[in-house]
Amino acid sequence: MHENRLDIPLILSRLPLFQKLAPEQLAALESACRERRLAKGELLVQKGDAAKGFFVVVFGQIKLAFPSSQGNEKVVEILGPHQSFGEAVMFMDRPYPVFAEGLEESLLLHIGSAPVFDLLERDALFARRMLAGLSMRLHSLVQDVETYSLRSSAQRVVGYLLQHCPQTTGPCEGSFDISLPTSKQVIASRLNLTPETLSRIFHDLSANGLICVSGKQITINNVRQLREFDL
Amino acid sequence: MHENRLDIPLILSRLPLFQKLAPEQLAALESACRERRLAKGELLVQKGDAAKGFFVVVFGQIKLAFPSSQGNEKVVEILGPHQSFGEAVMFMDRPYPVFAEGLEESLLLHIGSAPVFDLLERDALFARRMLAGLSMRLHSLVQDVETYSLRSSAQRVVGYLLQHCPQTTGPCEGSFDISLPTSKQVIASRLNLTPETLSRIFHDLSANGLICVSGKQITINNVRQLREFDL
DNA sequence: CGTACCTTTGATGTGAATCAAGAGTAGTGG
DNA sequence: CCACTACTCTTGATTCACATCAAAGGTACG
Repeated sequence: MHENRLDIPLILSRLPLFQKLAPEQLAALESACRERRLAKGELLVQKGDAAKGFFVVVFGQIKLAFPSSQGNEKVVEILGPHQSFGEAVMFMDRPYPVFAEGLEESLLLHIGSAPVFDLLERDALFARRMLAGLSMRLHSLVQDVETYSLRSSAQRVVGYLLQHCPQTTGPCEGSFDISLPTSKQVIASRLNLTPETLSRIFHDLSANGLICVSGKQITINNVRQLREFDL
Repeated sequence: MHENRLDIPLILSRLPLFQKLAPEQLAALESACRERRLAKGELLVQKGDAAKGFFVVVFGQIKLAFPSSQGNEKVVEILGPHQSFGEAVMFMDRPYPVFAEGLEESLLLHIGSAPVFDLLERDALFARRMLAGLSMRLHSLVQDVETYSLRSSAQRVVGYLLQHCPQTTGPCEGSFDISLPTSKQVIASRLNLTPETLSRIFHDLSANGLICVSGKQITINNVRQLREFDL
């Protein structure tokens, strides 16, 4: 379903981080890349592993999560194509604080730290992009902390749905279709909920006519109404 | 109680971020610095403000927090001398996601973004330090998310106390004295607790002989025992 | 020394987790 | 194509950790 031979420079050049790099810079990166195929359920990194580079998702889906004593786990992030992770651990002498596991058959690129440091040395624009990337990551984590701390479970679900609307800017009041990127239990964990609670919230929202749920397909009947939803 | 005239280059050179800079680089930064005094309870930045630089705490104490509809707020971070904030917003075109307020009479330096970008352009080591700094910030936020999601209130308090032990490495079993950096209600909010709950947890830990509380002074009687505390 | 705010303590309430069955739904192999 | 297993998802009953409400000390400070 995917070409066997990868055009790595092309993939790299499509990433925001690596845009506008000279061909020879891309070539240097390419030589430090390793392809990594990952089966569904396969572990990519353990919590505690050392990082000697970072990962880019080419296709598939990866979850980052904390393990927990009682077998349950807390999903921190669900990553799709063109997203990357592990940059921060690469810049510190710290082990991975989370583990990474394939949610489906996936392909990743691992980019060794040496050429990244080399690029940083030579290319100030690249450094700026890297800083911007980490800053965005920081920002969304801060948002998560806000969400977990001051919003109810239903508000978190609503927020999640609205975030996954194609466009929620402006006074758009129409209806939108969303396809959940993965199983409801994983999404529940991402939202710090049990699957049971998520199911009940979907049920309530449906009962109020705000959404329609059919498997992974969710229709938001009225975006504005949903946005004004505050228990 | 503090000297009126500040030796800004000295202050800057003591920050991890700015170590090993050449005198002329420090001078460039100095010219972009503005001193900012802040009274207790005074607002430094509103949530939503734009950032045109970042802040360094020289002395005093600052809290970063989210406002909330019902007057209550969620404290994200308590900053003391030599700590900085606002770097991430500076690298993005985003407003502050939190507000900043003085917890006591404080002095800060505001460092304009222009010379920082300039330094990034010229000094790869500086860029590395900046990246390392943001990475550390990211890491501790991830830790916070872990703490909020999978640890009970008592475990969060215990974790906080242990983090504030002088040294918790090795098999040290001795007792330690901690002085809480600010009021219990602010610490409660930082730990995502109500003041009532924090008070009760301190009470319980005292009743079990694990700690002694006297105002802001807390004695940990047995570090190992406290660390093994899991409700 | 009084006002304003922290902190403690107790009684009560509640949001979401947990426990416990079912009801889809999906892959597997005969 | 159908049974068989294994999940994932839903639904209901119950529990529990923590918040909320209320009121009484403490403590700091003008």
